[in-house]
Amino acid sequence: MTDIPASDARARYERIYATLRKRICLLDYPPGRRLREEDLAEEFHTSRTPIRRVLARLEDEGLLWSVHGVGTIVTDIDIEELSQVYRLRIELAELIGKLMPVPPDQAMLNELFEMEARCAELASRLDAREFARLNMDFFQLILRLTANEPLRDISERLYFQTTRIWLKTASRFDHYRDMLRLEVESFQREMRDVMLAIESADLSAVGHVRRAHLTTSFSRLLAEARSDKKADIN
Amino acid sequence: MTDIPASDARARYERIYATLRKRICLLDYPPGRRLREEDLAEEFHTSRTPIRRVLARLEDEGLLWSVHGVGTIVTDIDIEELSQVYRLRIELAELIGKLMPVPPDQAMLNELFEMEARCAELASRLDAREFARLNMDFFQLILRLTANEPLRDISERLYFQTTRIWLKTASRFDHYRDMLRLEVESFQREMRDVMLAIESADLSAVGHVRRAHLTTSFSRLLAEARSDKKADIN
DNA sequence: TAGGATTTGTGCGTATGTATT
DNA sequence: TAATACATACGCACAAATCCT
Repeated sequence: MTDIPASDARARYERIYATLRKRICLLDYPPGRRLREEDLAEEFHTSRTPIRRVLARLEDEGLLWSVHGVGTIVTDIDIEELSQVYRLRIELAELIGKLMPVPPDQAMLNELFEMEARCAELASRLDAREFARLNMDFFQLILRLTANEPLRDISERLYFQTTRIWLKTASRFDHYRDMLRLEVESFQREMRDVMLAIESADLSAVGHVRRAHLTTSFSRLLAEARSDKKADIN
Repeated sequence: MTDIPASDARARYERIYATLRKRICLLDYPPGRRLREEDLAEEFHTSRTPIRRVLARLEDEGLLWSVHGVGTIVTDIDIEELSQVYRLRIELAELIGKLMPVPPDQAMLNELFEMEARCAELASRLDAREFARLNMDFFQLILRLTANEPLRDISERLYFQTTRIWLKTASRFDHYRDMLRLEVESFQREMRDVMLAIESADLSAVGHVRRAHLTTSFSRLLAEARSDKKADIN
């Protein structure tokens, strides 16, 4: 998403930032996990100082929470709170096709075909983590359909604030493989619909498609989470 | 905008951040101005370390730009670039009335009346800086009309990315008092229309009003900036 | 309740990069 | 081209806060 960094320091900063963000969103660092600055400094062969800058940004974005004397903790996520983020993401999804749409080039179409293949393979293998990765890659590709950079930045930020909830919810279920199958199939339909919209050169249709899928995907998640909470009481 | 900070350190961080952001947006620190970490550390009675965290955030938000060996520089703003931000702000303005609208309480209405009075006073006195302050206060009040916190955060962020352009453009003109008068009058109409919409208890109408005003205000700015550029050539 | 262990926050000296003469 | 001035980036030592025994 970023341009070529002006310096090595900035490149490293972006690299560490992207790495940690991905770990948080793939639940390698689950909610509540404590990160130690010194451990990270050692892993990335640097001192605490550059690490602290990355952690500060992740904290500003709501993925971490630093407490003096305690540690830096991966924030928890509550689906009722995140419904606000979803409401916003649903509106922004439509804007991606409306504000400065960029016709996809051949390279992008090729990537889409590859992703569709990965998705088909997933449908038979059913790997939650791999699904989360594919979903992330697909989202970042969709972002390239608009040249409106602030829209891209904000959409990305909101995506990374919400995407963990799916893996977290799914992992709590006994029948999570059924949930996953449902989700992969829904995602497969979304990819197909998006590709059809792109082929018809109608980028605003891409927005409508994604809006619809995001809406149904979220209400499905909400229903699951609520039935889960109900089950907790029993 | 933030809740009560959990610690003194965080409170100070937020305070310095808000202070510097305001200075940048009121052009106390004009584009190109170099900020020295050590000067700021002295002013806020601390060391460079907490200052550096604030500067890093302002850099992430696009208001500053740190270059190793050179300094931390207030970014310049280009109206053509910022048109993308405006396009997005126009859409978000409408969402504020749609996503989780909050009926204003009496305290809010009182603040609105006060602002209207300030605006009337401005119309006769014509003070660009004071206008910018009032505009900022009004915007932050409008944000309270939605309970959707991510929408508030993002709207605020985009506001602070664009608001400087007006003062900067106006200050370049000989006839800036004419521009200012026009702008204050337009703002006065916006406030009146917003209050009418609020009184009729229709918050989505507030969104439409603000969308319309933002659109016209931006095209007026664009026209002025372009005629300015043209004048440069002559 | 007190004290030790642990972890983030702060302060500052040094390294590194840039611009200017 | 080299040297000098100067600002940010980095690393480390210490202060402050929290938790657990």
